[in-house]
Amino acid sequence: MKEADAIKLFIGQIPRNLEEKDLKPIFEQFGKIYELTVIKDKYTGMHKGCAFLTYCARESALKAQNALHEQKTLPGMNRPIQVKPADSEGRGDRKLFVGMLGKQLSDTDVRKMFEPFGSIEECTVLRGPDGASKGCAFVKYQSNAEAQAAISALHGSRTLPGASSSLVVKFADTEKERGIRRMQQVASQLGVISPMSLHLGAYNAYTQALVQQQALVAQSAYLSPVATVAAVQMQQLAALNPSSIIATPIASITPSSGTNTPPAIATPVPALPPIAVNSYPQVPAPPNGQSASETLYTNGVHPYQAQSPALDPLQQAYTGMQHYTATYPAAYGLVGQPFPHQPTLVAQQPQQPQQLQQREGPEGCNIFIYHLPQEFTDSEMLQMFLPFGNVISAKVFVDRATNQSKCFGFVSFDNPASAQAAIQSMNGFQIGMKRLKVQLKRPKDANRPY
DNA sequence: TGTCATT
Repeated sequence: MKEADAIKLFIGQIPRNLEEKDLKPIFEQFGKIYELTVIKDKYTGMHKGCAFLTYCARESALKAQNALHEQKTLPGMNRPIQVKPADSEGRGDRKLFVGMLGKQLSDTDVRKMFEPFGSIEECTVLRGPDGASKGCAFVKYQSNAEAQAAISALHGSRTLPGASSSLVVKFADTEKERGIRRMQQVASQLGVISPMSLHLGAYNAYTQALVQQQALVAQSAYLSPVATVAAVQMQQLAALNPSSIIATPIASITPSSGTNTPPAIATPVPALPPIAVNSYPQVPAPPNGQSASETLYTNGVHPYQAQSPALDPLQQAYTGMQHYTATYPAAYGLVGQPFPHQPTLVAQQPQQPQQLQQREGPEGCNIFIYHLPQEFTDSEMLQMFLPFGNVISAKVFVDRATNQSKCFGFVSFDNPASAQAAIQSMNGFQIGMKRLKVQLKRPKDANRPY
């Protein structure tokens, strides 16, 4: 029998002509052997020059390790024998991931912080290619107990200068977890830039811009001038967000709907489908030569400029309209439900854009958006900028204390032309009493004017 | 004017 806390040892640098019976005498001098197995190739049965060894007593293993590891070289070998706990033993997790470090902390700073809890074998701040700290580190203790002590004492215990939330101290990902993490990252990237869903979404937005403006022309006859302006602005906004036709938080921008109001169907939108269908042949020519309805029609926004110029906008309109008329009846069925499912193509995209990494795109691909409506979330901003290209990320900044939007954010595209198209179209876009400010994001090292 | 980051 072996002890409960026995240690399985890995034995390396064994001559390949030595079998279990030959090795046994070498190790038996430190105690009774429970199991000794030469490691062989699963398929060929070939001796791999190493073995696993378990003593009945934990103490025997420690003695053997002390006496032999790196101490003695077996005949025919040019490196000393290895005697150490097998990887499978692990001694429990003892490597920690440390997050929310201030980016100015060095290895030494981190080591000082973790030293009180045990003997540190390794301490490394993670750095990018440019040497800048990523604000996190790995700390490896000699034992699991020490690592555990550090977690208990330090995790969440304080917020370091420059960190956005309290210190994170946890066991580092295992190899397997790292793999999963990588897969998730890849998957989320693919989800966003999937050309099919994106471009369909863009056509849809454009189409709805046309369709809804037509509806408004008809409706404004019944509305007061003030109401008309508000409605136009709402519709322009809605036009950029296909899913908002039914109901999304965007709808809450309308002054008549409180934050808890079941969204949207109370807007003029329900009148749209018949008008949209009937008015299709009357869709005005795109304002290449600025039509009289320019203001109403686009708010200076020409989403289709971001589309392939080779495609006739009317064709695009038609393509999208089929989709539009097909999905709208489904929307009717959802009236009155507080959180209707959104039966648009866009809604079939991954529904959690907040999971996307907030990656900056290349230089010139990142735009800064200011004066966003307070209600705007990442998702709405994403929708708003989808028509201009492949959006890598869309991030509205939120005050961590209050959870309130700071009314600005970033959108990153995968190419500079999309960013320029977005700026051209969306800078000055009016929402309520405010106009969006849309510019290229300032580079980090830009000289601040103030 | 990019806030959670996994050698």
